[in-house]
Amino acid sequence: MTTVSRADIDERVAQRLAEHDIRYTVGRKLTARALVALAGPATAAQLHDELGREVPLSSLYRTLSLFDEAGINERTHDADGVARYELAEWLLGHHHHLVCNKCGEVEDVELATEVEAQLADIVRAIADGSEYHATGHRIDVEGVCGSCRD
Amino acid sequence: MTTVSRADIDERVAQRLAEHDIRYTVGRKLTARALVALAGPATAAQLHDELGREVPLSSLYRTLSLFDEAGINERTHDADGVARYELAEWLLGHHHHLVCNKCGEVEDVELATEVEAQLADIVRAIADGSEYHATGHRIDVEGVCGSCRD
DNA sequence: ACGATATTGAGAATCTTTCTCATATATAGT
DNA sequence: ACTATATATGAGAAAGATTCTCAATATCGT
Repeated sequence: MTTVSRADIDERVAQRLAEHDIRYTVGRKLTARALVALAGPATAAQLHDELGREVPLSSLYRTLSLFDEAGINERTHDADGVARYELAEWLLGHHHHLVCNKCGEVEDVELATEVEAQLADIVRAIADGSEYHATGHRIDVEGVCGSCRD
Repeated sequence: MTTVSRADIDERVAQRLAEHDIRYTVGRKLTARALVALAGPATAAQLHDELGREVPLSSLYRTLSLFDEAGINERTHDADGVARYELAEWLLGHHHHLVCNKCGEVEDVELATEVEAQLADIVRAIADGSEYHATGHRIDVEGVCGSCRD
């Protein structure tokens, strides 16, 4: 299990930004912290709320795409097509997602290494039969989350 | 390998719509054909073009969400958050996607049954360790497609 | 053919995300 | 610390995709 300490991440994000000659300003620090706090792919609106709506949406979006370019976060889209932002795997560890079909929330899961190895084999098998040069994979398990089953 | 004949699909779509008391009108037939023709998750714009821009976008979108509700197609979103529509698996057969990270195009792949079985085990393993009641899974292999490697 | 019901098309409205630009802030050199 | 320069911010405008509205049309059963 990867340990995610806020201080740790702060430091690693700071370093990565420095490598890209990008300043780690107050607003960017707050945004990084919100990403840690929300644990799991979060929408811009959720991050905005988490930040007490103090960081304007335009700045938030700018920071998020900056983080994207620097490889600090990864952007996906939920079933409604709304963007969700999550810290990249080199910060959080490789993982997959459990997606609730009712409320749309997404939870992270890590797999045992031997399961992950099987998976890698399968992905290789998929790519081998095609023209594609595979660089990664993404597995979402869809279902209904605990809260939505009540 | 599932055979996808246009006539076949037309007939099955007609039946499914009838069950839902929804008429299979000209515009809807054209839309279903465009979905068959484009083979792979297509954007509304691509479908619109495929139809020679004769079917207005508002009607197209309406038909697509109607098909969604009737379980005729499935909506996903590409890396840019743009919706992509594809015929459902009971029409096309169970399959997965190869996604090109450069041009964004998506290609369908079917897996050998024993690979698919392994996969099912893994998905079960993922869900078992959680509060989720799993209902499906989704695997995308990300890479660079043939055309984009040139 | 008639009346009731469902569907269509055109444009307006909505929502998320990106862009613009004037203002403010940080940095490096002196 | 001061200035010059580059970088970052905030507010609102703009863009793009999708959904909504409503009057006009087409379809179905009788």
